[in-house]
Amino acid sequence: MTQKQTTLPRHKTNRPTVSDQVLRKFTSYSVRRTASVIYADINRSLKHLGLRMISFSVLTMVARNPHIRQANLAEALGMERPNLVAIVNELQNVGWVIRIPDPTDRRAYGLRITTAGRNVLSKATAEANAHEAKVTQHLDDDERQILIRALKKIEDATKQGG
Amino acid sequence: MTQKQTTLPRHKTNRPTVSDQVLRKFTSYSVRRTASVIYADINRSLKHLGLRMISFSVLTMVARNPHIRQANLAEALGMERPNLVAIVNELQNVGWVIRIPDPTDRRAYGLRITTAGRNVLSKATAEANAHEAKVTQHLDDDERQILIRALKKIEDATKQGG
DNA sequence: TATTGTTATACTCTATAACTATA
DNA sequence: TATAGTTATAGAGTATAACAATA
Repeated sequence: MTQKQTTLPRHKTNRPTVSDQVLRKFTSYSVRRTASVIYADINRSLKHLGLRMISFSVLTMVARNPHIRQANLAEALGMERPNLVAIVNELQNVGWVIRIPDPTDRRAYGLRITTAGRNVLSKATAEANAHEAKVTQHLDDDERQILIRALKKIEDATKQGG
Repeated sequence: MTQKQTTLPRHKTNRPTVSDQVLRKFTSYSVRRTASVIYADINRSLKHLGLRMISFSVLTMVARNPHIRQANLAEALGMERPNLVAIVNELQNVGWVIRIPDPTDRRAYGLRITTAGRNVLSKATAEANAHEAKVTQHLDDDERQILIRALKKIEDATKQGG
């Protein structure tokens, strides 16, 4: 290699590289670091469709569970009921989801995806699959499986251990 | 087993269980779900010491890298410089970290941990280790290793693929 | 001209209390 | 008395622009 270093600005070569390796051993730290970058990235990938990860999740769940109630949906997604309202409003306003009054309980609504909703969901799912392939490109099948299962185990252990 | 179901309130048995299994296949979703519960939990574990995960991370990094600059520290922790200011202020106000003017650069400060800082850090590290043991209690050593490495690979792939 | 630390600011995400209408 | 959906609100966390002092 020719000595490329001399072409770098002095302040770049002078800045020491600091590693967070010690903190990476803590699952809480590692998971959080990864979550923050991957979350920003999936949101960028979905933005052109008018979706974020959370609204994509809601749309997916509604498509798979016709007439699901908001309270039930919020619980499944691990979020608080009040925070779901704005997201469902958003999806309803663009015509991808509708609130259908529950005939047996006048307090409740059943959520349903519309044809237009299925349309964007199809595109969004393709986008999410491509994103998944990109971010896990350096993992083999074993690693992917273990990762997903380990995350679930950690979540469950964290919840029960309170 | 005797039929315990009849003792449960009717609204509990009537509420259907909705699964997010389809979404769990997306790393972005799984990582995020786990991050949110584990992050809240580690913060609860550290609260009695007057620390959060972020301030614990800062304290750990300062202890391991005496005279580190804030810009360098922020970069290592994957956060923006302005957001580090309040945290360092916090740690300095309670006397766990001090800002020492850099003799060679009057714009900069070198961060150093104090004796009191080392004291809480020691307790906090024990707390973090106990927390780690708790949340990963159902993982074997292979799973733990693969998890941490996979998360780093994903983070790197996400960053570069931008 | 670029960098360090800083201020101000805004936007997202998350959590809680409390309301209404029903059950 | 409890639940479904909602409103309002407050607290974290995160990101960007811009400033003064200095390199």
